[in-house]
Amino acid sequence: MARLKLHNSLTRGKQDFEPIDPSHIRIYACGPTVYSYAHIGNARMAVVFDVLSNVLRTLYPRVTYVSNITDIDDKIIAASQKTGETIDVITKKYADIYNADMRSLGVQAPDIQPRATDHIPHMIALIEELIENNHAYAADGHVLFDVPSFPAYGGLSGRNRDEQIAGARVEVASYKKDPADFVLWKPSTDNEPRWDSPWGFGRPGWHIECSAMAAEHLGLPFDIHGGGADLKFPHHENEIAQSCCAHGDKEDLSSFAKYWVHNGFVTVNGEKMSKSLGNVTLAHDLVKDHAGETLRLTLLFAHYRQPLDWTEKSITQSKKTLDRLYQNLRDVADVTADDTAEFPPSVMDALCDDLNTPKAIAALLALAKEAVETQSPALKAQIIAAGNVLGLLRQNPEEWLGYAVSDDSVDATKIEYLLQQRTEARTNNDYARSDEIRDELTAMGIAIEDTAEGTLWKKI
RNA sequence: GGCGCGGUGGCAGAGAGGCUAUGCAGCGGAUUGCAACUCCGUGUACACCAGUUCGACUCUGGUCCGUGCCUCCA
Repeated sequence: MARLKLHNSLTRGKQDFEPIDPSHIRIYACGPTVYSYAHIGNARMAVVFDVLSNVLRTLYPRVTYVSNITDIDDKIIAASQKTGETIDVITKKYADIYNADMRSLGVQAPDIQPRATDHIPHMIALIEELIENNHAYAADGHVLFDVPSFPAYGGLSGRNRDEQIAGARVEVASYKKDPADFVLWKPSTDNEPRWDSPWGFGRPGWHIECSAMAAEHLGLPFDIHGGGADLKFPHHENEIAQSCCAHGDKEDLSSFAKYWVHNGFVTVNGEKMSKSLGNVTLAHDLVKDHAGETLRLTLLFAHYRQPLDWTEKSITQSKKTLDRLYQNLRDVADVTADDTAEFPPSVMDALCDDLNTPKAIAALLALAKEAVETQSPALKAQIIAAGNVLGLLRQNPEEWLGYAVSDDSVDATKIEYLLQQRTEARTNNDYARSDEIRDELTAMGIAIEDTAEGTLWKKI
């Protein structure tokens, strides 16, 4: 069986994946902060880690994939103040929309989807531990992580402290002992969300929730920690600092998570898509206009660490590629899949090579072509199995291609009538009439195919 | 300023020290009344300049260009 290799941000290289416990793989990916709709960049992360967890599941007997919802954050508070909706309403609304949109993209729900606000006691306990270990200090109702107490700080993002402080746009609050210190806990006013704590009523800082939830649901150290590339600094760097200083080895950054996997950005016109730039394309809008599977393939068409430029053209191409695959599947409709066939090695090799989805898709296309040529039961099963891991080809080919229409968006009776008229015209060599009918059908959004067994129609 | 990533055929996008993915589009052909569907065939592409090598698109150094991070960000 192929050996999984992953690019580990911690070591900046591709390396063999050596599980901490081969009988149980544990993976955590930073999920969304729910104050607005997810954009396609957020979706990329969800799709990438969905595929990664699928790959792990085919390789190992047990996998626990945790991806959180952050439902306490200053941006949520700001959204609440702006819209007048309560925090609970906002976070529930956008968490539900996020999950629904991701489901449309074929993303399976993570095994565990913890919410930050369900883990305040865990965070407080973690902070207390850091204070006890002299890695954090309370000041002015805040608790701050003492960065100089952790000399290994900066190892993930590869920056040393002296360099980054010079010229960095760090606002140094008066209560900070060191400019790089970051907030673990901060005071809340009466109209902000607040929890009682040893340091007064307040709320957690941005990074502590992931440290607390990962430890709670996976235990330390765990195998893989993931997220978008922009989380590397400061979010993941700070998670490592908190977790290593509280529970792990202060010399060993991998004592929190062994492998760090970061997906690249989705860009628009070559520029990063981000909420702050305002050039976002929302997953929620895209799923209205395109099949989720098409969007998913578009995201998988580039290697996960490469930037991906989001264009209508790329969506069209994915759609056509899926059409081809479904067409191939339709061409082996009469073949009974041989479910004892092994997972296709060419696809697995590609996926095991640092999740090379473009290569895996190419391998899948080759398999599909071969399956049609050979009408092989084993190949058919392999296509379906590969599709499943990629989260593709889960639909009925007839329906995908429009040969079977389950809704009443077309008038089948009328189409059949017109086709009958056309067949008659053709029999009489009345091709003018025949073409006229075809034009009429085209105008109705119906394409026709003349085959030896008669004329087929499909919705386009 | 510091750290990082990338420049591959018309487009998208893998890959690799010599065996030149894949998809889409284009072109030619088969099939068709004409189409559509399908099938077959078809493209000396690796930013630039040096170097290493028998041989580099792939390694090394430099140049140019693009882009990302440096406490809002997937």
